[in-house]
Amino acid sequence: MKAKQDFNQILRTAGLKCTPPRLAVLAFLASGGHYISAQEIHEKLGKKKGLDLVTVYRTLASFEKAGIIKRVDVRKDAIYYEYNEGHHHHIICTKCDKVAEFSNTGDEALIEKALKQVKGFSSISHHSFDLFGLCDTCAKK
Amino acid sequence: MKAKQDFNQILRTAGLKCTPPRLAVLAFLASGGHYISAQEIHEKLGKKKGLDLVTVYRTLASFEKAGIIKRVDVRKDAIYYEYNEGHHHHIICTKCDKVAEFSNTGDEALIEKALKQVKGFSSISHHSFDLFGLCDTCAKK
DNA sequence: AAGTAGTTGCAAACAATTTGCATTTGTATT
DNA sequence: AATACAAATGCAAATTGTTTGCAACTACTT
Repeated sequence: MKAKQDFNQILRTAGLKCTPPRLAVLAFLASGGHYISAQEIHEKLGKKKGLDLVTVYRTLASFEKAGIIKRVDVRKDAIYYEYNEGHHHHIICTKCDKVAEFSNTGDEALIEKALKQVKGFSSISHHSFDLFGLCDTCAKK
Repeated sequence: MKAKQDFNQILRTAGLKCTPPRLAVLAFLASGGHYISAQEIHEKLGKKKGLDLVTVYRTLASFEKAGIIKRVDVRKDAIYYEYNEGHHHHIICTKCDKVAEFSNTGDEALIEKALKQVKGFSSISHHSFDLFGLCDTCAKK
């Protein structure tokens, strides 16, 4: 668990003002672990604390631009984000939405390989590598 | 370029009736090359031929279920699809949306590696592996 | 040629996200 | 500590992408 100081620091460094909504959202994202949408954050934080959904949207947008969080390409109807620490990928069950994470796959090597194959691109800022299938539980049915 | 016969065949095989809207959309997708959204298809086909946007949505949904097209996880506000032939991936310019394709990266090996790392999953039906960065033209600016 | 299930178009409903604007609040400055 | 200003918030309303309900229509079977 991180100290309040750290969160203030993160926001300051990103050039964002330290406001209650932002600190709340940031602390939540940092502790949560899994990816989450604006509406879900509002569900969990907003209802009680009077935090507006619109503010959550704007907060997430500014966090993303600052690199504090990153978008996850899940195949859902909404935009999902996750706290940006430790590069990893997902395996997602297409039936029950269960998620497992993995990393250390050597995808950097693949990117090199890809760059050699195409012309017109020479640097990559980020990438997606997510797997979809049935989890063992759903596969049994 | 494919013959009309082929498209009829594809639809028949998928258990879908051969209707003008479907044939039009299918022919367009098969010739287009790049990924595209429902609204864009409607722009290009619907306006002139009186093809309804709703029909495009439904057509794409049925094509996806039949495996004729597949979803592409671009970071856009809409759902994008592409004709499902030849497994490949994308490099997308985050500024001008230019796209290059590549394949043959050996991502199957990565998937194997990933599956060993996680528990609870043992088969993968599809995956995303797309790169984002600036194309050379945009990088110069 | 007729029957039927599947398909289409139109209007309306929905859901996620964005925008406009007046009010409030951090934070730098005095 | 008080002030000033740009930035952030909340509320309402507008947008945008997608889905649903339903009556009319059409491809395909017999």
